[in-house]
Amino acid sequence: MLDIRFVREHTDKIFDALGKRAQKTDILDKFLEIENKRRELLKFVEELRQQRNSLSQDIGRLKKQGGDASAIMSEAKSVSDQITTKEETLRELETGALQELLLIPNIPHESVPHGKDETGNVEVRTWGEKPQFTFEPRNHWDIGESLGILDFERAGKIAGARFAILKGAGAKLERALINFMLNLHTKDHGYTEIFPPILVNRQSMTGTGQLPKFEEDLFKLADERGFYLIPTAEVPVTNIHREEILDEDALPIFYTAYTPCFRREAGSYGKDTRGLIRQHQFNKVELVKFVKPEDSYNELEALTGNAEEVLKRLGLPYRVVSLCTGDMGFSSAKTYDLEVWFPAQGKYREISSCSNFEDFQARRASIRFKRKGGKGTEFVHTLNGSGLAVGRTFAAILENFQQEDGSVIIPDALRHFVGTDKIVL
RNA sequence: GGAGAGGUGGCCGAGUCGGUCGAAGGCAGCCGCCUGCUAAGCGGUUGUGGGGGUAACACCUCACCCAGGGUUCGAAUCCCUGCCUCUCCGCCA
Repeated sequence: MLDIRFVREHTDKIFDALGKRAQKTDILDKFLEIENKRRELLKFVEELRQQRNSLSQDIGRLKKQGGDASAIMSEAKSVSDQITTKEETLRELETGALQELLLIPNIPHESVPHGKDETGNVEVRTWGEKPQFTFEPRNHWDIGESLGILDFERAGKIAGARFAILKGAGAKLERALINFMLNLHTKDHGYTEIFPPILVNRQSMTGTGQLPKFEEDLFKLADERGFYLIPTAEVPVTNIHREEILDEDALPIFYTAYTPCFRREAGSYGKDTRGLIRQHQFNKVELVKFVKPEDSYNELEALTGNAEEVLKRLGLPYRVVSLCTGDMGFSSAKTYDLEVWFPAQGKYREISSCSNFEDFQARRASIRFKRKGGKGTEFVHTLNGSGLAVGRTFAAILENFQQEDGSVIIPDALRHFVGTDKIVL
């Protein structure tokens, strides 16, 4: 969420940002209309309240002196009735204005390339050598199924499409990846490990920006408490400090968390229907930072580097892409995607998305800090990135390190965790 | 699942039969003074958000004592609902 005052006073900038994001600008007009009415009425209601307060005080004073207050009391009653009526309208305007405000996306940082869709994204750098094969490289699902470590068919029986069973060395490889990533981030990159709730409430989803706009992407439990399954650890981990005022000394805060993630994938019918790329349930190790505003862009570079380090240590070729204004997520001010090489598809696919939200999430979630000696509070800047999506890393390993005999070489960094250097038929 | 207790400002903690309560007191913090230094001491000060206002302060005002409703001229104080915490019993991993 943007600052309500900022939106009001810098309409041109919001208008501009919406344009860059290739979005309609009518929400802005709608917001302004409601917001102006809201302020007008608010002023009026506050004046009435002031009147009521002073009358009530008079009544109190008079009664203490044993006087007759009935005349003032009836006057106060009529003021009070007026307030009740107006307050109802005011409440409607308030929720209306907030609703619109929550639908306005973040303003892209000036360094973000302009573009209307993914074709406008800019490759920042590449790393690693794409493997050369003397044979036709196979898809990871073929490799996995023939090795007996992936079973999509039975997963379909148990749950449905877009689920997988990992078995034997496959399950072990998945677990190895999680351990490897968490160890790297906690030991070498200074993150504190978190294991958060995987069901969260509506407020948390709103805090990080999944709601109200992206309800259809989420799994919601039928339970009357209205729990949602998290689509990413970003949600519970960022919300750890929701409605808190942090000490300046406490910043920066770095958290890493492994969690399963759950996504409806509504509207992606026909996309990546096979394999591990797009599942309803997948594992991810997430990186989350809470930092001071002046540090957030440096921290974004560092965080992206932390995610890249995973790929480097695994020896997986990748590239870093700066998402353009039209392709960036709703809450983000700047995003780098890490894309890993998939030989069978002959292209790079997203494996991590690292974003600086500036104060967009912090304002929604009310995560603030106080500077030493300074007056008032400021919103922190929040960042997060996958470090990495485990399922996609799994798939990339199968594809990049496949051998002609159908076996798969395990990267050095994982051998200690998997207990073998090769998965064989 | 059954029975009780409770949720007040950064923390601790008081709030009488509802009436200048945004809230006593203490701690912590900040600013002075004092002290050879430190400690102690003395005086003052310190919540958050919204609206108005200002070049910027100042200032004015409204709201907030877990959340949401209700009663009332007026609620931290009374009533209802929800959430959370704690204790005891039962049950289960």
